[in-house]
Amino acid sequence: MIVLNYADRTPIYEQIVNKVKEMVLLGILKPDEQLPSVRQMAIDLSVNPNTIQKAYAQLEREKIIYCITGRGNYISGNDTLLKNHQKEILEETKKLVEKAKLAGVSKEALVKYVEDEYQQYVEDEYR
Amino acid sequence: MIVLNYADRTPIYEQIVNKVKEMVLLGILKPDEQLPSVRQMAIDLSVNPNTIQKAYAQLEREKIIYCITGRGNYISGNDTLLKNHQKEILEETKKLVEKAKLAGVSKEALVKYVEDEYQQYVEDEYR
Amino acid sequence: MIVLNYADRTPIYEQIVNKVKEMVLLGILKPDEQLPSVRQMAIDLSVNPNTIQKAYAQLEREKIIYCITGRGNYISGNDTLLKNHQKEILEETKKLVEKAKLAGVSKEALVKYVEDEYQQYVEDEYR
Amino acid sequence: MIVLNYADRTPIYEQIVNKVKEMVLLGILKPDEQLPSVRQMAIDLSVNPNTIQKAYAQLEREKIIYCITGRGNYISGNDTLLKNHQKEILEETKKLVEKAKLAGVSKEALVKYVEDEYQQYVEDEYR
DNA sequence: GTGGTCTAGACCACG
DNA sequence: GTGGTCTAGACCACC
Repeated sequence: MIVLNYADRTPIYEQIVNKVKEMVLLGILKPDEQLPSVRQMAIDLSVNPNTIQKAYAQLEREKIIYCITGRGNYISGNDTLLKNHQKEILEETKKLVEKAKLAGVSKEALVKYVEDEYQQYVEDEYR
Repeated sequence: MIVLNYADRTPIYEQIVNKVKEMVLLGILKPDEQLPSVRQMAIDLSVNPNTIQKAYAQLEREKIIYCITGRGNYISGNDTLLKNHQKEILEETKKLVEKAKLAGVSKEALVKYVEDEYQQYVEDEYR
Repeated sequence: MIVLNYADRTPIYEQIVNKVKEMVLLGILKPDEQLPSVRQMAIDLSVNPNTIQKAYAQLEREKIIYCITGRGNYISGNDTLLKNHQKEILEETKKLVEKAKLAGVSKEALVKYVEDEYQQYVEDEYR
Repeated sequence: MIVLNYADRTPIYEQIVNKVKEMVLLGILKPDEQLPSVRQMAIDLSVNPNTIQKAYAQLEREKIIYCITGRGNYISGNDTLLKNHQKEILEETKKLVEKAKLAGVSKEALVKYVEDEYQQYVEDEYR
């Protein structure tokens, strides 16, 4: 289900966190659905259980999952994730625009980039 | 001239690299202009000379400066920096759009974000 | 495995870089094979860990190895090294010919030099 | 007469040495011809007199020039330079072939490279 | 345990 | 004076 990229510099536990977030956003993981246990996932990904533990801990801190001791970890039903994600996007847009101006990219050019990329992703969906 | 942010987790030497790149892009540093010596900059920023050395080494690798041993470090005249920067922007736009779609942000909304931010920076210039 | 030449004025870290490249080209080091850790190699070669770090950093920059923090350094699978090496040879051939002409060495003489040396290396293989 | 390349890493004094050697090989500087004085050349090249002194010292060590104290520096008449140059070429050919074999370049390919480059230089002469 | 960054202090070649 | 390399020893994040 989750594929790790060892060549990538981002920490393993963060890759897991990101992947779970993505699956929640895409609706692959639904509220109150149970996640694999720490040990099971550690085996599945051939990774140290500590690493999974760290990933789950962070997901819990961000209220994306909730944990019932002795039972397991479950997807949280709230939509905080969506709002956080949108805030993040706003910030990143800010940084991107800052860079673009520095590089002499005009507003029109940048907007065109965005539109082109957007289009492409829409097409990808139907292919 | 350069202000370091110790709270930021990006390495000191990278902060320096980025700042120099920015100053080159903005035309503050011009081709064949001499940079402060490794030692001098180390004193200015209250940082170890090796750290400056590492920053300058990376800048040289990226052809943004050239160095004459026993003489000093100088800004390189080529415009590769600009081209690289523009490529980088394209890539980041791609990632941003990917995230936006995931978060259910419509194309129109994202384009509006970009335009708004862009406008703001233009206004900043004249204030 | 690696023997350093302290009499040689080429920096230690560069000697290491060259040796690793050579071993990759010769197929002694294979893709995804793990290199000794920074610390271990530092002990093996009786050299400071920072020196090894510098060598590994350069190898990573040249995409000859990739590194996973907290895990280790691994040989990269791409064949960019081979292509770069061939380009380098073309450039050096150019310089050599320039020198030869300057010294009044005829084309035939130079070609003979090359053929003789080549032959010798082939013989070396079978001895 | 001599153009220095400050961006190049090779020491200034060595660039001067090489240029003088080249001019001797090309017959631009002839036996017993007087070279500019240390001071004059230092002014011409906008360089520290020590640097010129070092270059001349090395040229004298290699018997390419001889110096009469209080009179000046003169081109040496012997042809040792030519022989040294040819020896050097032999050595470099050896190294080049070594590299070529490592990179899997066949004898035929390398010889072709050499012949092609040689041809080009001959054509350059007549253009 | 791993790699990554930084400091402190030293030596060298070059100008 | 300049940059370039190296050593020694420290701290951090990650696994």
